Amino acid sequence: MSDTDELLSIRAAELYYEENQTQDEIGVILRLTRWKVGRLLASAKANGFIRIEIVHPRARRLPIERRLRESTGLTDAIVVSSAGVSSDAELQSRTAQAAADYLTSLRPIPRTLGISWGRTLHDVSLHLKQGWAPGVNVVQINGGVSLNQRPGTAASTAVTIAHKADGSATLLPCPAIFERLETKQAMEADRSVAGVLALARNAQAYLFSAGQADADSALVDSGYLTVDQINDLVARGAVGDVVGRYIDRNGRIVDPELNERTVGIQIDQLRRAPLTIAVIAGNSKHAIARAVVRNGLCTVLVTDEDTANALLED
Amino acid sequence: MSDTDELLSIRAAELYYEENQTQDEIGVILRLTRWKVGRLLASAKANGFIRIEIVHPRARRLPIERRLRESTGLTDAIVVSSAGVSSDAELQSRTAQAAADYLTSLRPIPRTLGISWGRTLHDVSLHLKQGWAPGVNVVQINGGVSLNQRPGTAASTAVTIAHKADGSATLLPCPAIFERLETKQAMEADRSVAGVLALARNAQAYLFSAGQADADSALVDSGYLTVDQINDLVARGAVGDVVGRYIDRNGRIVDPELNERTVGIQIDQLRRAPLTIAVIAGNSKHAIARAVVRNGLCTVLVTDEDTANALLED
DNA sequence: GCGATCATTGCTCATCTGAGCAGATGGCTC
DNA sequence: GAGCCATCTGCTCAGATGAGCAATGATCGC
Repeated sequence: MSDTDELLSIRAAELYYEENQTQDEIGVILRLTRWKVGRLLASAKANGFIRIEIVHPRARRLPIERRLRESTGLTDAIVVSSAGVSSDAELQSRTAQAAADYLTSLRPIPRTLGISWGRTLHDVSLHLKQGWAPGVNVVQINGGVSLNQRPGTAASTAVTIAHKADGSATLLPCPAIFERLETKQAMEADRSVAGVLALARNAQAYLFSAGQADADSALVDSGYLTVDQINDLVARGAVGDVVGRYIDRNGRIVDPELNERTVGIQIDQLRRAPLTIAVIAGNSKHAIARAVVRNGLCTVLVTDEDTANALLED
Repeated sequence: MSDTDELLSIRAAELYYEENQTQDEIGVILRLTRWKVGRLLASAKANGFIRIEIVHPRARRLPIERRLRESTGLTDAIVVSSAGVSSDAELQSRTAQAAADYLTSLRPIPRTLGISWGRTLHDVSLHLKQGWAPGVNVVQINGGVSLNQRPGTAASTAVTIAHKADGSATLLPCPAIFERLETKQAMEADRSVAGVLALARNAQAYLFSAGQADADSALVDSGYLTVDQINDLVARGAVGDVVGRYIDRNGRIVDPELNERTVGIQIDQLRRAPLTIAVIAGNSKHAIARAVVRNGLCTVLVTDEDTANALLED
C-alpha cells in the first residue's frame, strides 16, 4: 500500500472507530468513495494498525486457543487474556476462574474426578459456584496432608470441590513423599490407602496443576522437600512437578528413587487417561507447562495468554 | 446488567471480535437470538470492555481533541496517540510530525509565519515536506543565535521551514537574553532588528513551542541562563518559558526585569494574535502546557495524549 | 392478589457493509 | 506507440447490523 494510502487508512480508522462515523460520512470528509474507505479500513486492520482488546477478568483468547489445539493436539485449550493484568497473582486467579468455568461446563459430567492439590487447585475450588455439578465424587490422586497448617491444603481443596458439587470427597490420608521406601510400601498396602488409590486410578477425569522446580514449590512449603533437594533436582534437569513427581523437559521422571517414595497415581496414568485437565499459569511456569503439554500429560490445558504464547513459539 | 449477562457479553465479544463470527452465528453458539447478541455487544462496548486502539505513529485521538476544544476554547487541538510509544523522544517526534501535518493542511496559508526556536520546532522543520506551502515568509519571533554550535539552532529551523515552503526566512540576529538592559534597548533600536521585530509583530500566524522550567531547558543549554537562575525562577513560581519568557501557572511573567532583557515579541502579542500554534509534548511539559492553554497563549495546541489528558483533568 | 410500572424480548425495517465483478487506469515490455 | 498485465475503482447485490416499536414478563406498592 502506498504511503498516502496508509495515512488515509489511519485517518479513516480514527473517524470510524473513535468517532463512530459511517464509511459514507468518512468518504465525504476525506473526499473518497465509501468503497475506498471500506478498503482502507480493511487494510488498516490487515496491517495490524487496529488493535482490539477485550479487557475483562473473564476474557479468553480464542484464536490462541485454536492455534494451541492445532499445534499441540490438545483436545481443548482455555487461554485467559492477560490484558490489563498487573500481578502474577491476578493472572493465576483469572486462570483458576477459567478452570472453574470449564469444569462447570464440562459434559458429560464426570462421576469421579481425580484431583491433585496446591495453591492453584485451591484457588479453583474457591471459584467454583455452589451446585456447579449435580454430585461428583472427588478423589485425591496424590498424597499431601500438609505438614504445616495453612488454608489450601489437599483435604480442604478436595472437600470444597466435592461439597460445592453436592458430592463426596475421598481423601488420601497420607504424606506426599515418604522418607523410607518401606514405609511408603506398607502404607500403600493398607486397605484404606489402596482403596483410594484404586479409585484414583479409575477416575473418569483428572484435574491437576503443576509446580515449577524452585524454592517456591508447594512441596518445599509443605516441608516434604528441602531447597537443597530442589536444587539437586534442577541440576538433574527437573523443570517442575506434576502430582508430586518431578519431571524433566521430556516428561521423564528425574529421580526414580524419589519417585518411588512418592504416593499417588503415576505420571503414566495421567498420560493414558482420556480426560486430564491441567491448570498452569504464571510466568514462572512456562517450562513445566511446556513439559506437560509436549509430553501428552494432559488433554486439556487451562492457562494464561503469555504461557500459551510461549508454548506456541516452539 | 446482570452478572451472567456480563459474562455472556464477554463470550459474545470474543466470538465477534476475535473469531469474526456474525451475530447470528454467535446467537446459535450461545443459544441467544441475534438481537440479544447485538445488545450484549453494545453493552460490552458501553461498559468499556472493548478497547479499540489505533497503533500507528500518525494516529490521533479525535475524541480527546474534541473534549479539549470544548473545555478550553481552543479553536483547534491536535492530539497524537501515545499507543505503543516507548520513549519520550518518540512521543515528541510524533507530535512534531503532527504539527508539520497541521501546518501543511492549514488554510488559508499564512503569508508570514512567526516562529520561535528549540528542539521541538527543529523537529517540526525536519518533518515538513519539501513544497509544503507555496511560499511563506518565516520570521523569527525571539532572539536566539545559539551560543554554542549544535544543529537545531534558531536560524537553521527558520531557514529550513522557509526553504521547504519555497519561501524566505527573516532572522532575528541577536541573542535571546541580554545581560544589560541598555544593550538590549540599543539593539532593539537598531533598524535591522527593529524591522524584524515589527515584521514579527505583524505575522499572520505564530508557531512556537514551550520549555519546562528545569535544567534541561534550551535556554540553559544555549548558555543564556544558568541552572541557578532557573532554580530561582522555579522558586518564584515559573512553570516554563514561552518565546524565551518565563511564566507562572497563571500566565504571568515571573521576573519582569529578566523579561525586559529578553528580545522578541511579548507574551501579550501571542495572546492577541488570531492564530497561534503551540507544539508542546512530553511528560515533563504538562505544567507549562497547562499554563499556555489556560491563559489563552495559543489558539491551536498540538500535543500528545498524556499531556492532553492532564489538561482535561482540571 | 392485583394492577401499575419498568425492564426485557422479539420483531420490522432502514441502513450499513463486505464480496464479487466489470471496466478503467497505469505502468511495462517489445 | 501498441499491447499486455496487474492493480485500482466504482458498482450491484446480498448479508449483517442498529434503531425503533409492540408484546411480554418481572417487580413493586397497595
